[in-house]
Amino acid sequence: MPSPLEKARQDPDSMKARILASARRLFGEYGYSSTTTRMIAGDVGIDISTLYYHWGEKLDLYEALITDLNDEILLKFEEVEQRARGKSLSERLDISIDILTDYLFKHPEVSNLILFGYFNKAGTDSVPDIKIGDYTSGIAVAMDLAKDKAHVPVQAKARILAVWNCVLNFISGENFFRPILNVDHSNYQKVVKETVKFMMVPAFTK
Amino acid sequence: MPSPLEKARQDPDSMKARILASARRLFGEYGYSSTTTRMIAGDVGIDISTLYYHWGEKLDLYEALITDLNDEILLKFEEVEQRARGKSLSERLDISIDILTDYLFKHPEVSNLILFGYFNKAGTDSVPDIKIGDYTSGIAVAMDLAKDKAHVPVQAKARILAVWNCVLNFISGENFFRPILNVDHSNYQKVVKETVKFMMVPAFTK
DNA sequence: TTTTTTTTCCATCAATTGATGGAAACACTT
DNA sequence: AAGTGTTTCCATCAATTGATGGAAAAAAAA
Repeated sequence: MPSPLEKARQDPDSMKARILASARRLFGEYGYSSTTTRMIAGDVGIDISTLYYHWGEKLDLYEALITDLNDEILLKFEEVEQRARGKSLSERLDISIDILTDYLFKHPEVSNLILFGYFNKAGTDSVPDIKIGDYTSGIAVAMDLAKDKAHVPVQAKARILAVWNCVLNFISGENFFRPILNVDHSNYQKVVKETVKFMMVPAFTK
Repeated sequence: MPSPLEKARQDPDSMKARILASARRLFGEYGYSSTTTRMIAGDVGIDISTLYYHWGEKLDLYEALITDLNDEILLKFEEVEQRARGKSLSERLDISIDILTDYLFKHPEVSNLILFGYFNKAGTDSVPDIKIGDYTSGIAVAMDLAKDKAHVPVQAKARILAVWNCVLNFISGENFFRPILNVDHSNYQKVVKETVKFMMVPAFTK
């Protein structure tokens, strides 16, 4: 039998799925504590108790959302690995940056949710972490910085994290940075990609 | 006559200053909406109404805090400019990274407060922004990427922002990244510095 | 149609939040 | 000591929050 989360994913028109989608957008926009269950219910167009009927308490909904997001990101990273496999290093870098920045620009709430997670005290929460560690090692192998996931040098991991964080901040902070750079949205995307590629090449080709 | 903020800064033992210090730490740790005025008052060891007597509403306190922080960061950037002036490029890079990362590691709430600011909807808030744009141009001139602050190429600004953001995230997300890199705090600082320097050199020497 | 199950909403609760009025305590001047 | 102004705290308020019980409505089964 399918889990509640799987059920919600299977039928995107189901109430559970609609609530999850709104929750994801709003939690991503305002953070956990600034997003009220009433805001989410209002966004879906339902009463607050309907939300509680489907998802139980607020934290459960948030956990489901993070789990969902984790799987989605993992899938994206697998796509990167697959499409980069066999290509030259410079092509691998290009492909991975293109896929990831396009994905994050298309779903800006993802960057926010990940960044919000950084502030959580470790262990204090029962909320599942975004599994950045796994992704990082995967990318390291895909970029040929390590032979297998278990033996990635700390420097390689740190450089991947640096680039990854850089992308996240550029996307979450677009409203902040775009006036500084004085470009429109489409040019902003271009500048971000250029900048990231520019910094990534020497980091992974030496 | 000194402004309230100046007064608080002049005498760090004054009640206003003590409240400001606690507020800075707590807002930096939990964000604006998750930090209650009762938490701050409790941290100082006073009644909540004493806090209101000195600072008025919560948002005023937060604004004062950000203004204070802005001045402090500006001072740090001026220190960087001053101590980097006349040195060779590689020395300038070393000095600026050392000063900034040491400062941020010593005051981890600063990174958090800046990052929290990224999420604010532009214009929605009356809270004064952290003036990253000014700092960025200043650094660009100090690094000799531009002749004057008014004519900094967009690529140069973007690269400075990238490095700056990278540092912020490494510091705010230490609890998150340190287990991934599997190092202790002191080695973490070392790795962060190394990584940032490693990525900065090619970004500013080409 | 009738019965049963599932879903939705209204009303409400207790706890927490930002905020204030007013009394008490304190400090300072005369 | 008496008077004056400042600072602190207690008690309380209205609004918001997460959460629930139970009635009504809708859907499914009989």
